[in-house]
Amino acid sequence: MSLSFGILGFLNYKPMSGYDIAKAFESSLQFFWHAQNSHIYLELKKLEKKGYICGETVIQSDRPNKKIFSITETGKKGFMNWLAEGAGEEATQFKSSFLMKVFFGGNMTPAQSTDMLRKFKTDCEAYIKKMEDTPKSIDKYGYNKESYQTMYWQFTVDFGYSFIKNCIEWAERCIGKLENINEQYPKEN
Amino acid sequence: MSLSFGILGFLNYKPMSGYDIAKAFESSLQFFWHAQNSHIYLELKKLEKKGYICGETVIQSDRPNKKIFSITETGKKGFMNWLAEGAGEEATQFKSSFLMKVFFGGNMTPAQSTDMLRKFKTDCEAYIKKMEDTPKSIDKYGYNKESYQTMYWQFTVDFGYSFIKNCIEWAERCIGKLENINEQYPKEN
DNA sequence: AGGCTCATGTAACCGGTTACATGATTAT
DNA sequence: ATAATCATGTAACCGGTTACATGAGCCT
Repeated sequence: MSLSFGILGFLNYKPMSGYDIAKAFESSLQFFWHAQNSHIYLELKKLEKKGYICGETVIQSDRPNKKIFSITETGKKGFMNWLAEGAGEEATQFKSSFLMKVFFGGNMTPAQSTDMLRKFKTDCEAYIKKMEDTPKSIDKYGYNKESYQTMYWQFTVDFGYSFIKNCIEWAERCIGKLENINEQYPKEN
Repeated sequence: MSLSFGILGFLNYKPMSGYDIAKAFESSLQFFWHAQNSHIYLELKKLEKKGYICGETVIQSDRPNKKIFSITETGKKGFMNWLAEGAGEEATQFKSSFLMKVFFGGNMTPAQSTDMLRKFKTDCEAYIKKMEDTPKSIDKYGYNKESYQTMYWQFTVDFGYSFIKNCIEWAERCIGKLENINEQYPKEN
């Protein structure tokens, strides 16, 4: 469902091929909506069937042929309606199997759970680095760069940063508490 | 996948019926893993088939009969292995269709996107209230309350709080920036 | 020769959601 | 009466993942 709106959103900027869309996802939406390229092609077919987009094959001599998709008026309406729906309840929902593991952490040894949290922290730090490398490639796509469009992209980047920083601080607090306990009851470890 | 480990985790504390498990989810894991009761019953069947749990029907005179499930040794092993895997890459992944809407916010009027962010903020505040009411019911279940088990529950609660607070602060920042722009270009609104 | 980028798909599977279906007992 | 709690399921669907499959052209 959401993937199709992501595709529509990109095609609303300009016509693109499935390959282009996959690239666009990778350098932006990826951080909060991962898209498999196989899934993108499937969704493009569905959207075409629905009349939301239409595709046109472009013959290329130097590269493999490609199919360029454009958004239709119906597609635009569908996309705008989705936007107009605004924030749903799912927005506050944070689904995480990792937190489920933390929840059941009492079944691990303190050493095990501390390791898990440390690994999580390291992963978060790696994630920040990955994010830092990405804005440059967003610029590369630069649809309507002049407009206030980019401000919204910045909002999502800002969210990502503060989310990850928050994760790191949380992990540090947890590790700290676990270390305290190990000092108090060294034999339990 | 994760649901089944959530079920195993609860049954690892003590034998329970499907109904009990559903209640347990509602008052704890719910905040980062929502479980439909229909899904729980399906998963219980699968786990039984797999030999991870075994069920026994209990005939009740005052209430409808129920089926109490216990975790087997195989089930315990499976659960412990899952825990031992530690934090995966998915832990840092934050999937959100709401952020996708924000990303495409440039297609809305500033008034529309401001409303969306304000709604999000209100939803977050409501979520905090919901969380504040829940710890009491976690106590009600109180498996191994004496042990350091509860510390891990507290970790997840802590995560939830700081996550939502972070969301609220982010939304305020965004709203502030949008209001600035409206002041600069009042006719665009 | 080997690896990268460009380019597009199919098939099987699976976790999870939605809707539907039933029915007893207890408390107000 | 009627609402709430206790109690368990089935069937259809669907969004998304994983694995598989192919192949041209470019750069080193």
